Amino acid sequence: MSKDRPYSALVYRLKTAGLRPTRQRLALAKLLFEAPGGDDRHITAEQLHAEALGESVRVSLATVYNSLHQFTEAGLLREVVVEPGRSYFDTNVSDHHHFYFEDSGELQDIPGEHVQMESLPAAPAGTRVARVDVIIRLSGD
Amino acid sequence: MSKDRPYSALVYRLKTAGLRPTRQRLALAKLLFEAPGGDDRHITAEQLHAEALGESVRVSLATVYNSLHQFTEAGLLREVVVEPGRSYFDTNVSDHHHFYFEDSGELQDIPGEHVQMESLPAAPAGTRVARVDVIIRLSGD
DNA sequence: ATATTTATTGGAATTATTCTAGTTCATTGA
DNA sequence: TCAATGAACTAGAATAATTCCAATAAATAT
Repeated sequence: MSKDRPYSALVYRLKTAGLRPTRQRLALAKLLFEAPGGDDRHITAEQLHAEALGESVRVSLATVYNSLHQFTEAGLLREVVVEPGRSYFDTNVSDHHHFYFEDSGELQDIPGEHVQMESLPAAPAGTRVARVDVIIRLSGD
Repeated sequence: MSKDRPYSALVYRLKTAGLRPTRQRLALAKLLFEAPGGDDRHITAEQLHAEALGESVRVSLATVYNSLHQFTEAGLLREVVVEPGRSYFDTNVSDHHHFYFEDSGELQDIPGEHVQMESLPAAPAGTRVARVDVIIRLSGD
């Protein structure tokens, strides 16, 4: 984590997650987690791919999809499905919910404390709660 | 609504919603709302299309999509997006939430009283809450 | 009854995503 | 250090869900 090895924190993060720190995964992780606002980004696979190309990081779209899913499995990202055919990846994996602006397609975090569930129903036998998604959909006045 | 005009309730329902009661829309509405469990069905466009064909109702897939969206706009259906590329239409439009079984892809209603939100955050200025989706995602034990 | 508007249709187009098979890379242990 | 090995990357093809399109048909209004 010293200054002269700028990637070592990310390397550690990936290794801990059981993922080889390849050039592509490191570059994508850097874009995801170390961009301004990296603890609260909402990005699609296409957007991340475009961003990578813009920074001259050569990575294929297939790898972007693979990496996003691997990061999600590893708990580094959270997937939020807002529309058929539109799925965001959120760098904030803490317990929180979302505003979705239907007009612009933008997704925004709502801090966890602001929405509380009362009496969550028990998961049916043989199942466990993988996650709870709350999306508050907003449209123009 | 008399017995000898079996479609008149549906005709009325469509007209009230501002939709012409065409042959296709009536047939689809019948499949959706008058099937056993018609007040609590979760169905995809492809499934409804297959069901229609199975009952020898000739209707194109494009019309099924159009009708589902029109019904949704009119408040007769509610759309629930569970995965990128998988969207259900729910015949229960009352205030309630869902269990989603990730393994089987099945969607199930949770009666409204069983989940209560405490302190919903206010909608940002210039917007209104179009709807609130709560999906409790379940996976195998 | 006819004109006008709206809906339906099959098929092509689009969009997001996943798959495939060949190539390149990261790791390991000699 | 260097080859061997398994994992990851790639471009492009394949798939899946959905939307678009222009021609035809049906429903309503005159």
